[in-house]
Amino acid sequence: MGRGDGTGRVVSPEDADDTGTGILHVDMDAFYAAVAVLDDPSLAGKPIIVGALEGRGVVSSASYEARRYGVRSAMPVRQALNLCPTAVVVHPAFERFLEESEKVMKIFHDFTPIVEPLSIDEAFLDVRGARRLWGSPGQIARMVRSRVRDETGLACSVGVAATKHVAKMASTLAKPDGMLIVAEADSQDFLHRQPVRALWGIGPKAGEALASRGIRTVADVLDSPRPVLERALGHAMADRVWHLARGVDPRGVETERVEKSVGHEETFHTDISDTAVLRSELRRLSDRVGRRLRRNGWEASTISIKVRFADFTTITRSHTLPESTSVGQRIGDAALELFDAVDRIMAIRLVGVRAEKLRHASSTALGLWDDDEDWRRVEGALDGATAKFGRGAITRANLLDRARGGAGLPSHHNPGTLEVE
DNA sequence: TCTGGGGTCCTATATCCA
DNA sequence: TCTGTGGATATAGGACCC
Repeated sequence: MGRGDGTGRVVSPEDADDTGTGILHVDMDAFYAAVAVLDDPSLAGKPIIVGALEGRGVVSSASYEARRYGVRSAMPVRQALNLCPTAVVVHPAFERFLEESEKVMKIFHDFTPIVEPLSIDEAFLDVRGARRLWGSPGQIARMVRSRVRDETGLACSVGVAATKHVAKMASTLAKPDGMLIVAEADSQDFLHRQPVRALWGIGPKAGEALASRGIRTVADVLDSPRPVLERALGHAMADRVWHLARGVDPRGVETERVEKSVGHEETFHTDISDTAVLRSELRRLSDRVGRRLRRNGWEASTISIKVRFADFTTITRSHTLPESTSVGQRIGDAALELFDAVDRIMAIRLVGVRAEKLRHASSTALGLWDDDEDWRRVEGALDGATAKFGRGAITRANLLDRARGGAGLPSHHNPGTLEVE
């Protein structure tokens, strides 16, 4: 989500040259705040902060009215309210945001099947093959914008360019509610004027490392010998920046993405030292991770935990299991073992559990049926099938019998894995 | 007023093994 | 057998993105 205040936007004229382009980057404007206005039109024109007010919430999104006061995403809500005391604070409703996101993504798919969602509120579109059907990239960008506005009531900004990187930079400059086309022949000129911080992957640290060497704009990067970039940024980043600064970005628009990890973490309202509370929190997070894995038909072989202390120092610990799992109990066992080995010198403000090295489950490990959805999966999977329970075998009737109180179900204290071939 | 939660990628170091 | 080299893999931490 864009972080600027939307002043000084650059927008292409109606007849802008779009020669050589074909990649669109579409970015919704102040997305969460805009959805909040859809749901409550009386908020229109007001400074809005989307974020949790209680506890230690931060700003997920702010309307442009709020940004004028200096409110930015990732800022603590309390700090944001100090800057803008009249702002309306709206609690984030991610299900709602997802609904609107799906509508928008659907519109993109009407123009081209080559859509790469980058996050809930932005996507790349490759429209090079859509010319005959819909017109030039610039014309398509205009159509996308008006359809999004007409069908959802939301504003978006679009960058049109020959590469993903330039398209993304262009949409950032076009915000809010604008469109910027950078013809292929103008790409170099366009890039040279940008600050290095505008390059993908250059954040505060890398930006500072470059600035301390006098490298402030993309043009400065072009003048810098590669070893200088390497010393400032490390090998991989230097290589990327060197290419991006020259407009070299051969990445295609990827429609499929393979997830590499799933995790959950939670920051407490107040720091916690109580071991029992922390351990049960890790159990809870592990169960959620297991449920997500099962829902997607995955299992994971590496479990890692994150612990953030009161002073914000953060450590991670990880362990690779002999075989992969999606069972909350197993994940929790690993997480607690890691946690127990941590040297706890002060109270803890956050704990997290993550599952890595994902693969498709060879058999459906249904594990702990800790909610209705799991139960439906158990029953569905068992229809006509025989499942392994622990080391033995179990039939549907047998299982249902246990469920009715017969032999008793595995519980958190009596874990079992149910696998369906 | 301190600093969310979901991720990805990169780097450094240790360790094992051929 | 000793020593060195060079992957591959595991682990920890950190920057970055939205």
